Amino acid sequence: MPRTPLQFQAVREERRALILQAALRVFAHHGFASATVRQVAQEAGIAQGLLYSYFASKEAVLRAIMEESMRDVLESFTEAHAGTSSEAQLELLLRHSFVLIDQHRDFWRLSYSVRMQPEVLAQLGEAITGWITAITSTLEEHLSALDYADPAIGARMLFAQIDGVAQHYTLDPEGYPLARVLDAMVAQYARRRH
Amino acid sequence: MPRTPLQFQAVREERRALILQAALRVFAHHGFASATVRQVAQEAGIAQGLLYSYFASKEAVLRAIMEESMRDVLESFTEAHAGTSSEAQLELLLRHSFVLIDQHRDFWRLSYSVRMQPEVLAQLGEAITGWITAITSTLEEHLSALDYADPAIGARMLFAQIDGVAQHYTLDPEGYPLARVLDAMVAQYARRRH
Amino acid sequence: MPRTPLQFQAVREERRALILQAALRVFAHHGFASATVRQVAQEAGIAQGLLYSYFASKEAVLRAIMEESMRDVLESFTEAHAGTSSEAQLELLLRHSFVLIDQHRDFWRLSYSVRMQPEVLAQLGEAITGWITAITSTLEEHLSALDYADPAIGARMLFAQIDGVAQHYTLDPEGYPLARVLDAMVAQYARRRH
Amino acid sequence: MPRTPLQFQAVREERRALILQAALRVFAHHGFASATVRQVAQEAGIAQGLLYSYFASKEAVLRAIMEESMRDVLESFTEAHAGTSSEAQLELLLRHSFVLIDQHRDFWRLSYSVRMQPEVLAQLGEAITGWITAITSTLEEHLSALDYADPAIGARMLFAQIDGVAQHYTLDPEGYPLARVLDAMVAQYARRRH
DNA sequence: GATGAATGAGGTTTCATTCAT
DNA sequence: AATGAATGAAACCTCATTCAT
Repeated sequence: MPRTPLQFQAVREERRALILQAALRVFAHHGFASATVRQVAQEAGIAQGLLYSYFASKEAVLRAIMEESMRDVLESFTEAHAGTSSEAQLELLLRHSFVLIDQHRDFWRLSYSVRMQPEVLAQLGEAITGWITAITSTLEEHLSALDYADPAIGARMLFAQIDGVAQHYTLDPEGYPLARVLDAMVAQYARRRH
Repeated sequence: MPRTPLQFQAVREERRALILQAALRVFAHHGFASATVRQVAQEAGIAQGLLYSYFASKEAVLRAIMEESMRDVLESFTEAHAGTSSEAQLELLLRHSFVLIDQHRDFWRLSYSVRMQPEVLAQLGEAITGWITAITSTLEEHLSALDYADPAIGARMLFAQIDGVAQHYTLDPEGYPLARVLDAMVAQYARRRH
Repeated sequence: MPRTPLQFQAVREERRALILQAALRVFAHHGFASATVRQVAQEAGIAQGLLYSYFASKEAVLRAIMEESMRDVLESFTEAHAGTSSEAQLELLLRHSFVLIDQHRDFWRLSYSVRMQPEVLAQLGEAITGWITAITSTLEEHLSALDYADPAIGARMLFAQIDGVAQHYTLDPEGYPLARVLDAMVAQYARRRH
Repeated sequence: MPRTPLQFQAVREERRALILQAALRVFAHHGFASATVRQVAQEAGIAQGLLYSYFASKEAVLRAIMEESMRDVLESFTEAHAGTSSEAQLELLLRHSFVLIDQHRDFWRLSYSVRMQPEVLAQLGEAITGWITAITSTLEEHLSALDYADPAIGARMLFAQIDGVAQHYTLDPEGYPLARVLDAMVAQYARRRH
């Protein structure tokens, strides 16, 4: 019996997600420019040609990955910490950030290796800028609620530190003393007495 | 009458430096994998083939850039701040770091886009790891001299923050409030009362 | 509806054979090193890139040609003359050899121009040596059965002569008195009275 | 004190010979097409550019090598055996042939790898054909004097055998039983009773 | 939809030859 | 004359994308 249109759509969406996951793995480990469509298709277990029935181009795959990953991370980052801000909340947010980073390690790898390239950014630039702004704003709100003298600058610093730690950790997941660094960050930002 | 070996050597060194500078610009802005040897040669104002009389491959050019830039930065970073450590010294070191970052902006761009890719790292990995360790050690010594409770972790945090700020600044040199962030960092690390 | 794996395989085998034939022609007439992949692709009527979906490199094409041609020739050479050895058999073998040479003229050309180059031999050396040994052995068995005084040396001489004649004939197929030379060889080796 | 024109010429001729020897070695071992002008210059101990003041092109070097080597070999081959022909003479000629082959091993290598390629032959074809004819004629005269039934065909066979043995020997100088094969050839051609 | 063969533009690299000194 | 840097055409090879089935 033939599948219903609904089933079709479900299959398509599932496969689309499969391709994106495969592409994320491949792009993250080889770099977007060096990775080949063949590798992605192979990792996804489909034929090369089929990929083009889901995405217009290799670059379109990258765009989809970045947009969806950024959306996921941002949602997870903001939703989880809506409501009132307290030092306990900020600590939760910090600790949760690194859970996110761990869960989306490939995304971070890819993101770091991609975001410096204007060519790629041309298509993604706005999305990334907006994403950074949104994260910074969230941090700023928290710091603001905690009576920081200059929450805007504080948010920049905090984000820079999160980003830096995430990057150093991504470079060497085994060797990096993440837990202790995280504790120190919590101590500095979320348990300070002003 | 032919040129003397000395003359030849002088020409070669000049050209070599020229190529490296051109390659750094091109790699930094297009990404190593996307950049073409043609672009590098054009930027350097030479024929494509000549590049291969100076470097064995495109990758060898990258290696030379990274090694020499890392050496430059590290020398500049450590030598300038040898001797006794004081809070004033640490402030100098922080401020000087960002002068370095500004002077080697292309190197940072390239470095950020390259260091996540194992393929590239295979050849460079050790050099980069050593470089990071050296920088972290320098910071640690300073913090240690300033009686930090946990200088090792503090150095990680400080370096992460420098790296993060540098990266965000590199992404948007015009819009980033570098001066104020830097002041805040100085206030936090170099003027604190314990 | 897609082709079945079997259909794909059939197409691939056909194409592979087509490429090998084209490459043999081109390599034989221009020499392996001077021949270009473009020429081979053109001769085969395919795009350059496709060749690399069948063979890993230009050199791999050469290896495939040599291995398959040597196998063909050897099979044809030995199988046809299994069983008892008589002078009539040796005559058949000699005459058949030159039929083989005629049928595989391009292979002989290529073989002669290639087998002196250590670079190429590095990959093929063993195969060629084994091939020569196998041919010499076959000849030796025949001579041995015919009560030659020193069949090993006789085989060397006979093979050298076959090889030499084949080569001179290949150099000038029109002008060479092949039939008469062949008759003389038959007279000398296969109809002698001891 | 400046050199006299005569000294100049002597130097030039010496150097020319030096280049040819170097080129012969390089061409013989890498094949003409694969060998590079740089390799030749290096082997000769001169700068690349200087080679072009002695020869118009890489191909001109090959032509000079081939012409001079063929001339050398032919002279040595014919002059040494002028005069009356006897079986002892033919034996001498055969034995001397292989001394020549040993002395000019690189030339034979090169010659075998080059003579199948029409591109190269276009310039050399006539010279080679003439050379082969001259050798064959010499052999023919000897056989004729020894009352061979068909000296023309006999000469072809003998030359083919010499050529074949030379080639197999060149392929594996260590392992080839040259002395015994040579003895057998002498026995067959130069000591036979009709 | 699904396959993987096929295309062809363009990438890296080599190298005979020329040129400036 | 002599050097070796410099050129640029062309080689081999890769790969995003299209196509026939």
